[in-house]
Amino acid sequence: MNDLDLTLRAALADALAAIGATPAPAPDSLALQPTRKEFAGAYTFVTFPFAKAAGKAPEALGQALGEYLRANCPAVSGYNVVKGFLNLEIADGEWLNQFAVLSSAANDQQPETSNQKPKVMVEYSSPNTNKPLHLGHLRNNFLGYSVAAILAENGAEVTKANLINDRGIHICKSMIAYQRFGHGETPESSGTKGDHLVGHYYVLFDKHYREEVRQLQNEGLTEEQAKKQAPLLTGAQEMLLRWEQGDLATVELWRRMNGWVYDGFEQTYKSIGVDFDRYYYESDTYLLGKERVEEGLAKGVFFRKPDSSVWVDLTTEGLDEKLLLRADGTSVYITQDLGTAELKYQETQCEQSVYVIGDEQNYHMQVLQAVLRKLGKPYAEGIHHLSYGMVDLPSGRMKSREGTVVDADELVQEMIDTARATTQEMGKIDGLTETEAETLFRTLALGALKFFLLKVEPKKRMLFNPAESIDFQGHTGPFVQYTHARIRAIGRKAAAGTTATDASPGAYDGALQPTERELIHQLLGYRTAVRVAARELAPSVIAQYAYDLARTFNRFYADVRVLDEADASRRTFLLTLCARVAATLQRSLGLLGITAPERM
RNA sequence: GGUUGUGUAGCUCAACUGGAUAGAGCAUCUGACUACGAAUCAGAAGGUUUAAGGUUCGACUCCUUACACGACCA
Repeated sequence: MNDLDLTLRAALADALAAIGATPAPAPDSLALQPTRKEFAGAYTFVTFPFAKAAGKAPEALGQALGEYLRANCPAVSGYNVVKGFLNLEIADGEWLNQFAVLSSAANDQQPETSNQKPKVMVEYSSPNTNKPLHLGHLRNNFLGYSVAAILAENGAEVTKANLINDRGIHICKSMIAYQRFGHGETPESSGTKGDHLVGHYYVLFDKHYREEVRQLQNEGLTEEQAKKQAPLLTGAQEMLLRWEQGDLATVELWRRMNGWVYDGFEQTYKSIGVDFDRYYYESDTYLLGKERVEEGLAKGVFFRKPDSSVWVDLTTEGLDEKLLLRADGTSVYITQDLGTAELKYQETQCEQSVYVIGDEQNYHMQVLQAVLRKLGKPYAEGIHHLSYGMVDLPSGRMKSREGTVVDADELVQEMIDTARATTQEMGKIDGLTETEAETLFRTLALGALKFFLLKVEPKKRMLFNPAESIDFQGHTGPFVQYTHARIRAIGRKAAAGTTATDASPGAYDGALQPTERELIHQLLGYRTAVRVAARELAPSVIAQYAYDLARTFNRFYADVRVLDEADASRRTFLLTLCARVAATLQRSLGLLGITAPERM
């Protein structure tokens, strides 16, 4: 929503009232849409819904409204009516006014919201400590980082959180495999990144475990028996028990291996440009969950079965009965999540809490919210599950068993190599130092990768085609980055030239080219795009916005020669327009976690 | 079996939440660098929006019922 929208809607409301529509609609209830490009005009008002109230046929109503607006609303310079569609043309002077407002410093900063910033927590990444990050995690990380940035841009105070799943049987599997086969090697001694090293032992566990199972089956056990009795597995289970009892040696090994993993994760996070304000560890929070269960029992919203396990009945919510605590008193997943939710709220008072988690957890998240409601938690309503679909490969789903998992570190490195090759082939790194060039390759690689993963609506399952993801042309991150770099080049040339004849900004009052109107129109839409993206938790909205803006600019670029412009005031206007587009592209890309290079 | 998500050009995705002749990119073909940067631009071709009904001035969008694929819950 911007001033021009408001002006037009207010004028339309007046017009409808003047015509005698009953009841007279409020300006808020009137919707404007962009005019299709085959018709003249910028904004279209659909008259069908108001025909009855106005007592006119849609087309006649359009005519009457158009006539009224042209007479009474200076912003409207002309109109045309096609069936029930009223297309409004905006005066060039009005576009220039709007652009002047947009360019003023006041508009540059935060949105309309005031001193009372809503507090939002965005939890994302949330890895297990038994394996390195892969392609699926990248979608999660990029979504989380981007949504956090978008919410902040929309006026929220955002805390980025990472909940690390650092306990449980899976860690013990890596640990026992390391004890058996590790010979005391470390990331340093092996030259392996910590998360990869630990992941390696998780794979080793699985390999030897299956070997043991087969052995036992050969000795006459059934498959089921063998799977339960294999020494590696029972060893891991015993280890988990020792861990829970606080056995020193076990805890020490656990600390040590998790430390390696965290170092590895930090490297990856740094490499892909994501970060966090807070870390939560399930080893810290799982006990807190049990307190919530006690609370629920005391309030009478949970119940205990004869075997002393604790349940909640969610059948009135359309869900099932759900186990909250096992008969032996140990916690299940949801128990920990109850504890974590409480802790988050206590620490930050966040009224909104976004969980970036894959769509296989949809049911789980519904249950979590329903249970928190039962407990009467004030933050229950503020829980939003940003649910995203899996990333598939052309060969199908990623399967660790089949070795088709795309490792995050490797993928990023491949993208960088491709960026290097492509850029060098095009001969584009002339003036750059070695380190500048390397920075650029990373910028482009991540730009391509992030844009590729973020341009798709989150809830949709998506296909990762390696060949397309490293494409730098068309509907891609580098396309937008290139457009930005191109504009900056104009700025540099203009600055290098003489400034003596330059007019003051805002002096131009002549006619505009169609692409110039379009650019201003799109620039005016930035806030709306951010608001929609924030509401829908959808970075894809921003990706689409940035791409559209870049595309319009490139059309403008092809038919308006900025630096050849003789008229000083028009030249200044065009330069300001270019600068504004560049700034908006940069800002939009920033919301996606993408850097806009000065040259490429 | 129950709940739920998805289904749009050969492929990957859009469609401002019910609006006009469903739009982009890739791939295919045709043009534009002695030019502010060709990682660009202009154009051609490509569609029964899975299917069948319904709601209304108007449906990719909403409602039924199928079908396909996925996820979760016994």
